Amino acid sequence: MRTRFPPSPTGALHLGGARTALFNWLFARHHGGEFVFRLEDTDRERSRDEHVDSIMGAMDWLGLDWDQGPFYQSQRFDRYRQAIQQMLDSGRAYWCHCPPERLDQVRQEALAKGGKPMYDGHCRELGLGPAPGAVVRFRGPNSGDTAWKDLIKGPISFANSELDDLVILRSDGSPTYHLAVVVDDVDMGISHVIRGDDHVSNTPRQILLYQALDSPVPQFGHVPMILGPDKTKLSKRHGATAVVDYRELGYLPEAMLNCLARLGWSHGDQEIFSRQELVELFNLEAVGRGAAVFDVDKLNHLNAHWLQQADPQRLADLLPPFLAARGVNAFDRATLVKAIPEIRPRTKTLVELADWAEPYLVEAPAIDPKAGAKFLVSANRPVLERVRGLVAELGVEAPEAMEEAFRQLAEELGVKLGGVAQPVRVALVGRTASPGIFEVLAILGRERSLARLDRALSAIQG
RNA sequence: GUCCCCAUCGUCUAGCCAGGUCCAGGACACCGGCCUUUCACGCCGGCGACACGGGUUCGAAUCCCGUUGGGGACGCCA
Repeated sequence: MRTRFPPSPTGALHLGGARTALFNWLFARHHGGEFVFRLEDTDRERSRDEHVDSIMGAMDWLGLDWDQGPFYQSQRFDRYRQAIQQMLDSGRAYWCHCPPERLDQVRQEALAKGGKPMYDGHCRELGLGPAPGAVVRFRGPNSGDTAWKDLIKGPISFANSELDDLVILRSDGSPTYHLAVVVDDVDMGISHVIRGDDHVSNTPRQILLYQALDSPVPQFGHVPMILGPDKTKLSKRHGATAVVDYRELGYLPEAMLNCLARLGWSHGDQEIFSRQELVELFNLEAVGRGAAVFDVDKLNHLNAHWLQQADPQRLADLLPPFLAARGVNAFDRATLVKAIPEIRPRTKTLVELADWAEPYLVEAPAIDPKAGAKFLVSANRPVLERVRGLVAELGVEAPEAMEEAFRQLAEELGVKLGGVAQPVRVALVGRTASPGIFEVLAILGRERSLARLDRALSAIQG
């Protein structure tokens, strides 16, 4: 049992492609089979090396490792030509000399007559040979049906009369997609072809090609498309559509995987799946047949969940680029690791985590103007002075004692606990929102806490 | 235009294949409350769907037909 993922390197790995890759990977891993990675770069015009790197980078980020490959179709042209020759010899293919203009005309006429714009088989029985500008076409049956039992959609059938004779060798001597995929899937022993919905109508023609090559036909499973919020095919105008975009937006690969898996596949009411659970539970039968709209809110929720599960050390490893984007380049890693468990319940992405971490990592955090104007005022001098004294006296290692002292202070000053905590909070981190005030003190430590309290005090004076 | 596919809350979906236990369950989002030193987290509650029309049946979200809507394909792109 062997699956494959064959993107064409003409752009970054999209969410749809990533999900297709994931399903193939999961299916192979679940059944203990193999997963093949191949690059369909027969279109030399649009294929680029940078896209190959980008796609492989995205696969790596998601942890979708392959057992064989990467294979490049551009390196297998000889094999394709051999297959085409085989079909020419057996009469399953023929040379066609029709110029593009005639093809256009034929299609126009067919369309006008209310039919499909198909090739009319003009050269089919002419017994032509190679010539400049000539192509090779597959000689398809013009009666009967081609059907298969789709692993996801069930029985599907096409009338062969709906299929025209497709080009398998271009006039420039390169093979076309249809021919290359089939030859590759045969040579690489692919048993299950799991791909996007948009390939359904390609399937009957490819099945015919397998038969013409006297090769076993694999099983097919067509997964529905991923749509944008407006229910049209997901594309750039919907915003971030590339997997790497989400890495930069601060999402964790395990969240992306979880999200992609649940987009079209389900296991009862379960929403949270680890990579391992996915491998154990994945099955094609539970993949839905309808298209699905991608919802960032759901990704946010999943990411928030996995962010809480992640090892703080690992998060600290992932954070530098996000901190650098905020201008924080040098900082004490130990402080960051200490802060992460406290700040992360308040965040959903690494971008937000970096935002919440910043006040603990810089020498003097910026004071939010509104917060400063409200809490760093002369009326709060006594509170800050008293708290400074408490921190100096008690340190930050005894939160119980500190809390008791805070409560006594609040009672003495006739305010609620918040009346004490808020000014201190703004003095310490420059914002009105933070983890519990005693946790903040613990993260900063005695000396830095005192320094910030002093700084706030002198700011009030000035 | 022709062919193919699809259709449950705003979104992802369970249920459908083996009709009744579904005046349809879960999750996200949204709204309200609780918790609370702030902000979150968490907990509780609320809002909210079987596209429409026929048929089969004692009984249909589940089976059949049609309609409508959506998507895809129709290339010397993949």
